Amino acid sequence: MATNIHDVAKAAGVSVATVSKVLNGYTTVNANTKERVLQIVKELQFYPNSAARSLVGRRSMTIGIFLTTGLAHPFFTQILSGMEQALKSLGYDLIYLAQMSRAKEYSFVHHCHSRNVEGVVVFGFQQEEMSFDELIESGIPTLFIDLDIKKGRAGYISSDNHEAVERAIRYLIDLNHHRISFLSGNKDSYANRQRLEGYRSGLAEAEIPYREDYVSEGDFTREMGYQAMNKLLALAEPPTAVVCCSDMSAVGAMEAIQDAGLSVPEDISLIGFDDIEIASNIRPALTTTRQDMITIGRRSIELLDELIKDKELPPPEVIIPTELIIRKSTGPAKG
Amino acid sequence: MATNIHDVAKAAGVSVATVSKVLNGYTTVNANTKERVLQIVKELQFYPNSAARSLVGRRSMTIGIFLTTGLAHPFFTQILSGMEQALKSLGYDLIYLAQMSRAKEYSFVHHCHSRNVEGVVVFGFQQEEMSFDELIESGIPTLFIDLDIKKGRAGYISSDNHEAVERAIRYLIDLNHHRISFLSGNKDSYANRQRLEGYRSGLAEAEIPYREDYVSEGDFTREMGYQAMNKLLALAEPPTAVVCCSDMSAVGAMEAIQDAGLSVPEDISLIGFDDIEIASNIRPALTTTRQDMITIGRRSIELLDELIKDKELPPPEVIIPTELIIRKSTGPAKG
DNA sequence: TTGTACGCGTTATCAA
DNA sequence: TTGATAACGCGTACAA
Repeated sequence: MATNIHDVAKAAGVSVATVSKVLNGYTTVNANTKERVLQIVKELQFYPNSAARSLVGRRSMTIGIFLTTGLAHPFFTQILSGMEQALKSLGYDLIYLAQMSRAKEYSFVHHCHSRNVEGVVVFGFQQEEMSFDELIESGIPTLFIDLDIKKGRAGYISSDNHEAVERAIRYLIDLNHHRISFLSGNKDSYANRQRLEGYRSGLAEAEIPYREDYVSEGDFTREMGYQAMNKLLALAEPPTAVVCCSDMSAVGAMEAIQDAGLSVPEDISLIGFDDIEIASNIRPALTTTRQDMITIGRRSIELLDELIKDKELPPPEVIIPTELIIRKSTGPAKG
Repeated sequence: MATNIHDVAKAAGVSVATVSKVLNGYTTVNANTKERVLQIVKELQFYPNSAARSLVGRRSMTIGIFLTTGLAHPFFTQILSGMEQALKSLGYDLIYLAQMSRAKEYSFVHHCHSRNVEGVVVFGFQQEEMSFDELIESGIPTLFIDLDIKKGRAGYISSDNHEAVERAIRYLIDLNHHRISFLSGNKDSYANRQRLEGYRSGLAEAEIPYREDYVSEGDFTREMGYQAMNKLLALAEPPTAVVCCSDMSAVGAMEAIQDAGLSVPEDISLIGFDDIEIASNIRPALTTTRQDMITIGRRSIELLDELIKDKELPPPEVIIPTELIIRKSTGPAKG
């Protein structure tokens, strides 16, 4: 059906071995024959069968993608779009392995082997609940996004969450805020731990003592933001500024503030995280931290490629800078 | 490295042929041997190599995905999430073929053949600018989303855009509106053509004459909505209700209305399309049409699967119902 | 009911 | 510089 290497060999009047050599860039082939073969390849529109290729142990040019939380990642499309750029230029195709839920004994690692996947990118936001031991021990080159796993042939890439929150704190302190709260996301997540540390070191830098009651647990949702903010408002000495772990929780917090008859930023300054669409649409528009997910996506593939090509490469550990987008939800502290 | 069929055969004390038969559900194998083989397969965690499988002409269980507009489709994740369900239960993996932009002679069809892709799903919103002739003529089972191509082994699935707008018009007429405008999206797109027809037939049903100046050209953006609305407001007899082709353009229209010192829905009723997040967050919350993209995604794979399995199957043509979500941007006509 | 042996399309080895 | 041929892992006639 589709033309194969034999068709090309016949048409060019050479052996299949020669065609293969031309296609794989061997230098041990005459310039004229090479040109003739290339000509025929173009004429016949010959594309080598990748199944046969990977069967003989050559590269499959396939990268797998593993989503820990289905498609629910807020930046899924951005990450993918960044990945796309690198996939193109490096020549990989991306395969999404549908996990067989029925089979109790399903193994993602075996699925990868069965598909001759050369490397895997992993992301999602519930990573802490999963075990990646099998994947890491399998030795398949793996790149985690937003999860600090660095072991064997597995490395990671992430935004600079620490610096992001530290910078937000610094900005608020410049606005004369001293009572600054941190509205935390899922406790165990790597990103959140880093952000919490950024909060602490931001305060420490200005010699503001850390107050337990100014840090609220939670998740990344709007409802959580609403409730957490209400608790903060009930304190004897409520904060004058709040740094939230997501834009959605900041939106919830804003609603709580407004429902309490207060206003943003006059009474309380609010900073979000993510810069999703709603951040610029809400009134007042939300000051927030923007992550460069396009770059994270692109670099994740590039790093994975390096990991695949160099078996001895120590696993990468890459932190991407973020940006503070200043809008209308932050202002000078009262008084 | 990974265990292969020979390892299993040896361990089970049978030939590779027997193992293969067991794995492929042949009935011509003794119940006991079958059980023994299955046991070993589980113990050894044997997963057949898919490259070898597809090489011998058996199924590759791979479906390709083609995005006409990169990842920019507003419902990309929803469609994908619907697709995921069907992929799982049918056992397919999904491959995203990185299109080699550099190669002038790049052919998506050949890329598919080279990867032994069994079928392709196509979606995006700039379809009108592309040519799918090669894909359709290749005979690869293809399923288009939101594009009415039905030819050879290519069919399509789409929301019921016609009925959606007709229903919106009917709803506005029930609210006593007579001057109803349609804020059109990209003229050539299939979805938009259907919506325009729905607009016409909705008016015709109520015997309201079609007015050229009530239909504005445009795209799906917020800016366009703003400008188009301004033109409508400048008419001698402006509409009392506007049906928009997207929520974003409705948001733009709302801004134009408010900037003109008028209010929604008191002066003008507004209906969007899509029900994206902003629709429920904006004030007043937007009445809009919700598309069931999860179902569209799931069905697209199911239909493709049928197309793959039955070479004689006439190409499917499936329309999925939509839902009108009534919020606060619509109200009775003035006076 | 089971096993032998060939072929799928490609790459790599080795001889010419 | 080129070509014949043995792998790669699997499915399937066909023979036993």
